[in-house]
Amino acid sequence: MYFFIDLTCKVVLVNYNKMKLTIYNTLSRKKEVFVPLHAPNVGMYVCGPTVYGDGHLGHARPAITFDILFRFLIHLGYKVRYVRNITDVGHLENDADSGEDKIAKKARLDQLEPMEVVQYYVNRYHKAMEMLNVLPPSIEPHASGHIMEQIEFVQKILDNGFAYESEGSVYFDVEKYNKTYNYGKLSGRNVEEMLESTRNLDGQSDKRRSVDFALWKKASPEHIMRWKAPWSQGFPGWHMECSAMGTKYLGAEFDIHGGGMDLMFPHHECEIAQSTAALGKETVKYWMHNNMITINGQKMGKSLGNFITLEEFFTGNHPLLTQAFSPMTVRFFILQAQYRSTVDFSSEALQASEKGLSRLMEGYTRLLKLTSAATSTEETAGLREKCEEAMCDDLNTPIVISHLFDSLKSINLVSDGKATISEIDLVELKSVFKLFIENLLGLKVENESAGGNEAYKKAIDLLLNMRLEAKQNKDWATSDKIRNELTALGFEIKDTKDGFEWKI
RNA sequence: GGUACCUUGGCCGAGUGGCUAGGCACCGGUCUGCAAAACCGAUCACGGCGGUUCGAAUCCGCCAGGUACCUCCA
Repeated sequence: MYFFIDLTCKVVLVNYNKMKLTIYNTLSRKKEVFVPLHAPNVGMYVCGPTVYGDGHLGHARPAITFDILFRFLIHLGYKVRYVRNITDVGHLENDADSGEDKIAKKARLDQLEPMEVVQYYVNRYHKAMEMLNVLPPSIEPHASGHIMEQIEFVQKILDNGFAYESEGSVYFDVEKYNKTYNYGKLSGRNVEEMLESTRNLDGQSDKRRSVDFALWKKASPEHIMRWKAPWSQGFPGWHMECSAMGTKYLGAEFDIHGGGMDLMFPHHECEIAQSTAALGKETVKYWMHNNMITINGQKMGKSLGNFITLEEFFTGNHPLLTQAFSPMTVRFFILQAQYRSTVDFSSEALQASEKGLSRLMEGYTRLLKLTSAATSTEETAGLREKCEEAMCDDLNTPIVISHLFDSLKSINLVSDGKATISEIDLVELKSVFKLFIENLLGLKVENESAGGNEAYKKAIDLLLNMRLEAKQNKDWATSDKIRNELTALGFEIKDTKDGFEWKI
């Protein structure tokens, strides 16, 4: 047990001894105790978006999941370098040689410069992340800004004999690599079987085998995003950016690599192969993958066309949405499930989250106003430990939330005068709620009447004051008329002991 | 076809051998001129069949259903 002084100059008790973070490592398919390579420093790399379209609910999942991990690692006292990349080159429409770069295609369709497309969607992505209260990473490197590093990385793989050049392109030799190392260890794939089933090459490709993947591709004449390399004017393969940028900023070996489950193969598998082939050793210690968000039981994805963008959530402008949902509701919705489970989206589920979140935040606000008594009649001790234990168990945020809801009952009882709480318990409870709700889960009270101006608010107050007078005169007809009309306009009127409250 | 995973109450979603998470909805109550909101309380469960065990939602087997990856997808 230790004491320390927190930012608000209060003495806080923390039991560091019990805190042992365990995380599920996709490599071992087990939960493992997290031991950093170079404590107190922790290196973490997460695959960010390919910026050729608006972010959707699926993009929010890894961003929020690894935001929680980022926040928790900092809370545990680590010095974290969090790298989340922006893919703005090399991500092709498909694996065929004719596959068009996603950014370039969007630029062609919209008649824009590719970097104009990139900037536009990066800005929008940042805006959405900020609304979701996702902390910015320490470094956000662009693939297009690290072409030199990627060329050098390809050269290393060539020098080590695990790649070959063909018609100006460079491909990774999976079969050769697999003789020394294990291609498929992350996704559980068997190279022999893959070779068996794909041996019939059509002869159109420069690749020797279909399992081989591009490290560098020669640009076709119409391909506008191109750079000069020893092999050709071209561009790097999709998987190359993460190997090059990850090791550049976090070193040849680093702690955590995260991303969506759908990236496990081929993206992360290829990344492991590239880094191992170039550096001769495993780069990443813990691989973490968040599960998908589904819609009617099916994965929400661009290729399926069943995705809902974050902006559509925030505005409610989508046929499947019955209303707008605030960024915090979306965040809370995602945190109500453990990150390795699928979450099925529905308007009903979002509505449930919205109400639950609202109750939690109102309870938190109520807690801050509570006054203490001589003794506690409610048992509130142990909340910090229980929540920390849940976080340490592979970031089990739904359990953290359930503990907070349990304590909410005590808070409400005290607030109603049906129970009492001592000063020391109250200080602790406030501290724990602040820590978990604000700092770790990253939930914040949203400004309810954003955009409203003073005159408008005063007009509503005026109407409700007239209603109050009518009520005092027992003129129920008038008072109900005002209330009903305002309710019909979308206002929520609450009568309180001394007057009223309202919100939209 | 190959590989992996999943199936919990009206809905969402935790839980890896015994002590019925939690949220939302519904129901009952408190409060209120009546409501709303808020608060309190109660009910409802582990896909099917078999096995291991004193005891299984939890372990094993079979069956049924579903999803993901094997092209690009967070």
